[in-house]
Amino acid sequence: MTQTLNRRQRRRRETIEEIKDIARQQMAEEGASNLSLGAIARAMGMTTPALYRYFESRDALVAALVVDAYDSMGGAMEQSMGVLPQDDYAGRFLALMHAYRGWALEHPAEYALMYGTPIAGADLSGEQERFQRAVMRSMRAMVEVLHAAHDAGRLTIPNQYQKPPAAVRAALLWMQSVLQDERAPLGALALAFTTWLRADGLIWQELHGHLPKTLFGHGELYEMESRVLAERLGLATA
Amino acid sequence: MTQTLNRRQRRRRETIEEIKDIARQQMAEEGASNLSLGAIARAMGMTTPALYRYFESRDALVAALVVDAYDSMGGAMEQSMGVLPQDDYAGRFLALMHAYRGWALEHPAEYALMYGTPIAGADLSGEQERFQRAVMRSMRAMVEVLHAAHDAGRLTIPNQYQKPPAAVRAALLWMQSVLQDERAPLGALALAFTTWLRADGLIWQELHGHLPKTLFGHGELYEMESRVLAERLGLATA
DNA sequence: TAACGGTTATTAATGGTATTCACTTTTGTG
DNA sequence: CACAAAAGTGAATACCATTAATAACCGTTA
Repeated sequence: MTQTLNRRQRRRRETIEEIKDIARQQMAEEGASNLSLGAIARAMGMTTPALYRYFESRDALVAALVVDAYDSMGGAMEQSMGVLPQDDYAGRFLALMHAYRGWALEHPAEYALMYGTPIAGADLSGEQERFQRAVMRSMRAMVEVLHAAHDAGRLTIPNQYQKPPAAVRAALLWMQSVLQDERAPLGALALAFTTWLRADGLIWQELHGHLPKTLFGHGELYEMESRVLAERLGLATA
Repeated sequence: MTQTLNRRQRRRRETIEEIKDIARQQMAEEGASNLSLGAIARAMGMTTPALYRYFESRDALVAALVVDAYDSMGGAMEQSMGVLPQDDYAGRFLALMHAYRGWALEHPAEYALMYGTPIAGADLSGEQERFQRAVMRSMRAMVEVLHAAHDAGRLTIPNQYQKPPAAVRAALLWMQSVLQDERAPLGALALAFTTWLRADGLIWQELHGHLPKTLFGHGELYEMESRVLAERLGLATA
């Protein structure tokens, strides 16, 4: 009887995955904001209301896609460090930065979902915590690299980060607990965070900004900036 | 007879402004993505199709709002430096950074319009140049400050910025010409640009990101980061 | 003053969207 | 085989942007 339940649940899960896959494909072609339940249903050979058996609403589907996207990105970043030795901090950092932009360029629609304007009236009050955990998961690799570099005495933490305001300090402690890495120094956490935000701004403008794309070259500006950051973090060897 | 034409044109312009004002108000209440022509028309006591006398389409209205937003933001930034002496580079820089975030917090919907996901299927091929000029206009103040600091020998330009890749260099020259500031050093332009992007990433995440807002304090994180930037730029006096 | 011309607004219609509800079909199992 | 739960359908509601044909208005000019 668990067998039968499992059978149905498996089919159900497959359908859910199919919906999300088609949604992703649809977004890649038409843009994230043009995601339409009707189009998805049509592509699956079913009628629109049937989708509501699997997702409470369009927003619920989008929320699921967002969480998936963070996980996918986080996975890509962890993989990116690959065979690089543990103590090649600069190498690992640059690999992460590179992977970040790479993933964003490969999945522009999903990236827009994560960092773009919250879709329509998406009331995600209930999802917020899920999102927060997903974001932190995607930042884990960056934190680990800076943490390791710090322990090896290879991380330069700006003065201002040494004594952060109370509010910021509390938030960094929250990050510690979510990451379950209680020994991560707050300075390293803060640096990981702000570094991630900087990469974010650059990539976002490259993908969706109102400036000529030539400004960003084919990633040259991003690479340049990454190297500046590596140097400022104290990671760069040369 | 010019009188009559002017009279009509004036009324027309008033109506256009009224539409945009209500649209802004509407966005502030319902979010940028929920902007609806029907709602605007209703608030104005007219029917929806009448709006098409003033804007070719919903996207055209949005485009106008975007350009207006850049101008408004640029104005706020220029004002922010106010009475600060020309040679107080750090002070002027911090004022600019502060004004940037301040404007964004006061006009979250318009900020979303500028930096968020391009609205729906907005085909802005024709508007691109208009946008680009608007963006550059909003960056002018930052460029001027860094330019002045540079001339006074108070700007630290990272090695990597000294010899940018060809593509980036070409783009910087484009920026020079759009700003009509041919003597602005390329390094200062690049720094203004990347600094702006960094502020952008931070503010965006604070406003629309999926992380707990406490992470950003009441601007404490931003202030902290601004001071780090000022120091790294070589502007900070203390 | 009366008629004309252009601007502005309206009504009606088209095709798109998400969502809800009542109903039917399918499906897996006891 | 027959039953119950799950899955899917069709029709209806309420929005949305956009277009076309039509009516009202308004300033000027004959």
